[in-house]
Amino acid sequence: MTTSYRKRLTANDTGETGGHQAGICVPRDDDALLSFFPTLDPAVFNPDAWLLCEDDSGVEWRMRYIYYNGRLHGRNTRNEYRITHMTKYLRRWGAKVGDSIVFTNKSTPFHYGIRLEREADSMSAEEDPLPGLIILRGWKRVF
DNA sequence: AGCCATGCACCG
DNA sequence: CGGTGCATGGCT
Repeated sequence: MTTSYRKRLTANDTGETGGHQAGICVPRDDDALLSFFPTLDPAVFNPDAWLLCEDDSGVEWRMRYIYYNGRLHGRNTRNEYRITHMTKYLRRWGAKVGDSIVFTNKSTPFHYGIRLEREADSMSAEEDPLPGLIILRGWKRVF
């Protein structure tokens, strides 16, 4: 039983805006999506976990899944999940704005399959057969 | 909520 | 010293 989630890449995600690639944002208001990724303890300040993501060519990339939660600890205003360490992978596959990165969970915890969907391909899957399954702007579950 | 941006540390 | 990522602030 596998599940996949897709995130459409923005200019900031690909580094085109000149940002230092702090990572893509993971919406925190979707329980299914949060349980899809490892649990990060809110009681811990800025907890993180390493994801082992295997791409289509069998190469495994380590990505950092982190919960910036300083707001919960009175340290700052942050309260959001992020996935960082994607720059090498994105460059390897020449990711562009509009392309999507797809995470598919494996049977082993912390292990995921990743795939880059070109804009043209993801477009066809853009019309959703089941309304209500769209997760916010960037993220969406795929079947 | 989500995307854009940056000062600094670290490391090759 | 340039690239990368951390942690955070800012803007919409």
